[in-house]
Amino acid sequence: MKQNIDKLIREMLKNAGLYYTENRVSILKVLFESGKPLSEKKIAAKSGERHFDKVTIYRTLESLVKAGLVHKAFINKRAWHFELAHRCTEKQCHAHFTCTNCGSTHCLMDISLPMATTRQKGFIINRQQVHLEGLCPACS
Amino acid sequence: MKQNIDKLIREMLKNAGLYYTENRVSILKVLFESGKPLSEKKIAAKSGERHFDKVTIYRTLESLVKAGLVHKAFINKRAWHFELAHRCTEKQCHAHFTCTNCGSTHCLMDISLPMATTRQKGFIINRQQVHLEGLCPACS
DNA sequence: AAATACTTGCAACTTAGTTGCATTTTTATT
DNA sequence: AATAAAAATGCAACTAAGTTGCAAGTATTT
Repeated sequence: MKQNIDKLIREMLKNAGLYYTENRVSILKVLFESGKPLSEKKIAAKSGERHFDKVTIYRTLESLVKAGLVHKAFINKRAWHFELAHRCTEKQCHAHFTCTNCGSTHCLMDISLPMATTRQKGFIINRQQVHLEGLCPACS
Repeated sequence: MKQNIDKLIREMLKNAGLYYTENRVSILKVLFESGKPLSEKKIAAKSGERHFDKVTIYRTLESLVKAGLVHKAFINKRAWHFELAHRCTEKQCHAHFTCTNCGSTHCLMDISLPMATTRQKGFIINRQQVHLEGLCPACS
């Protein structure tokens, strides 16, 4: 299993035309394992032994976002949060849920809303993101 | 017209149980006139002669949000953006659109998506926000 | 193995937002 | 209208998040 992930990551980076570096591998692994959006701080904390500078992490995330492997998640937090792009479709990310009581965030994979359309002239909609607020299982 | 807004604002504050202060009036006016989400900086810039400290602006915005008169808008910008709550329904804010080319944001009032539902046990959804990306009229 | 292209870390910096406290303003009370 | 109580304001100092420039290191291509 661990080997599979290594192989998969190597493939992902190759296809994206990105160098195979320790930091990129580390970040992708962390994001794979987490399964939900993480901030730079949380990524750093989960990166194990090896310490990476925050500048490096931000720059690496930027390159991964640019390559389409990672998304900047759309959640109401002060710090940016990132997640793997593999559970989103071309035009729609999966929905995110934030608990107004405890502040936890969750990915809700079973929600699918139709794509929005507007009658206002000139707007071309390429991507739709949905955010939900309420009470999580632990708080409801 | 100007007098009407003053009166309206006085009423809004009274109903919300908030003191009628220069800064609150100023911020509400700016938000009324703008019609789209603004950051603290932009609010300060549009406040005319009178200079208000950023701390005051943040605290005032906080009180207005708490009272339900203003919403923290859900858009992908580094700084928080605020807008009047009067064009949102109880469960759904109007949709926001960000142009991936020029970065401008717009409120799209004619979009209405059904409320999301999840089969995952324990999640109570109280509020839904939609964000769209693409090209604005000026860039498309 | 060398050249090139890209990545990394450090220091210093900017921007966004917060906290504590002393002063001033608004509203309620007399 | 005067006063007391409650709340708003401004300032200084601070924290958190993210960025820039540059020198040194590592990955890939030849």
